[in-house]
Amino acid sequence: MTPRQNRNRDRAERGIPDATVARLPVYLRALHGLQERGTVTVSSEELAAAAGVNSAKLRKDLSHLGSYGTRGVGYEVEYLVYQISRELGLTQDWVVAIIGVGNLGRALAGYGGFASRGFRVAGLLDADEGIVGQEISGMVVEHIDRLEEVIAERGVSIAVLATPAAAAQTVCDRVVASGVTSVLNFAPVVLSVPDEVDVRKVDMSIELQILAFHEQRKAGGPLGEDPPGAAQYVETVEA
Amino acid sequence: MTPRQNRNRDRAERGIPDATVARLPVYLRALHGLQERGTVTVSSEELAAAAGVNSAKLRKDLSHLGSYGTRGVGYEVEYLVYQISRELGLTQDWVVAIIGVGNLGRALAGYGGFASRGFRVAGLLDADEGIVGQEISGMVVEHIDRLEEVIAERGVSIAVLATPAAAAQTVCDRVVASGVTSVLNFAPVVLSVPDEVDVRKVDMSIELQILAFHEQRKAGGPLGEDPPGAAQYVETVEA
DNA sequence: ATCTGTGAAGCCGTTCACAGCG
DNA sequence: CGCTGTGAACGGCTTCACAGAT
Repeated sequence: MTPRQNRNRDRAERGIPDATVARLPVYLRALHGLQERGTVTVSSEELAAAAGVNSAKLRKDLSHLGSYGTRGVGYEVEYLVYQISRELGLTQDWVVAIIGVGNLGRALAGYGGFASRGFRVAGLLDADEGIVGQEISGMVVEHIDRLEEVIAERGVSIAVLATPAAAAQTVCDRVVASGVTSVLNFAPVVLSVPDEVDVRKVDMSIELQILAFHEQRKAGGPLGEDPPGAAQYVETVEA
Repeated sequence: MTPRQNRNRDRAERGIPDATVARLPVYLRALHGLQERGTVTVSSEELAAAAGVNSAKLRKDLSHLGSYGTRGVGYEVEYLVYQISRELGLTQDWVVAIIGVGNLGRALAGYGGFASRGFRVAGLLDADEGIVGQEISGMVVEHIDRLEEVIAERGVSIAVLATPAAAAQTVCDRVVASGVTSVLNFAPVVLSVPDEVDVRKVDMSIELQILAFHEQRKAGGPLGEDPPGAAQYVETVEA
């Protein structure tokens, strides 16, 4: 009996740690790279290096999915791709709508990595009459008024928000009211949603600020200088 | 003696937890929102709600910066904005170069939240002759050949990579060789860099896959069906 | 009385080191 | 012998609950 015949019988009973789930897509990408180069089998050490983690973490992560490796040998690339894809739900199609078709929305609509792995963009919507009707990446931009119809008719299950900050919460409320329970938010706001809705945020400005913090520590070191403007907070104490 | 006069004397001696640093920009944004509405003082409960965290976490986070609140009252918005900004290094300017001016690079170049908080885009570079010379958001796109010059002459300290995946590592090597130690990577690859270089990654495809995982759990529940394609892994065992 | 600042406890994730299997 | 899978130790982050300040 080969390990394959165990299939998902001996898989962990629900509950893969969030930290692990967040890394599975990275492993998957590394595996696809190996696959393209024709690699058939890979050790935890090699795959971990390709994914930028250490091998103990990789093995622990994979152990949450099941026993898909062979001791003394490693993991079969194709098989592991399949197992991770299945665990992530990528063996089925996910229908995505992009709301907000400015520069960012356009970039997202044209992003190849989208369609390639089970994510199908089924709608581009915007509030701007000048943008509605334009063809972007082979799709015609529709008016935001049709949001609820589009979600219902096309079975959208993931909404990507690329609207201005001011519009994001309103649009979010509407997609949630239409039954969407997964939102990817590019607008620089904290969205409030019911518990059952998952929101993930992509925020370049936050990432830059985190980099600035570390950069400051490297460059400034024990400089200790007050930055310009600090004086205000000494002098205006009783103002 | 007011708390202000303590200034940074009693601040934590180096070492703010990473998890805290990652949230400071969120607090900062929430505070700016309050500031615009004219709020002078805010409690940990209110600010936490605006930032989407619980109040104990907020207070613990802020306690790593110093004692900037007033017991029985709360935090003074303007003062806290200043302290967090200073901690993050936003009271100084950071010079940014955007490398790769496709759809995404364009979106980034036009992003307002960039310039507004101490990040100055000092260069747009691309390898495509058709793009070089174009004016984007008031800047002329330069050829990637000039990368090293641009970094050195303009004092670039943060590189934003918006290139195709295949080019990212090469470009990264070049910016690192030019002395850049902070990289914000939008390309879907794991970059390898020396230890002293900080890399942060923004990857929509990964975020979507994480959403898909959770969405699958909600919808599929204890469905247990094998997805299409699964049969292959039973039938081809000895193939 | 109110709300901050913080020890202490608990939880989660990472790393170690080796048992177990091929 | 080689490499996976995993219990156990460790370290960091979150949460609790209350002492302390105004």
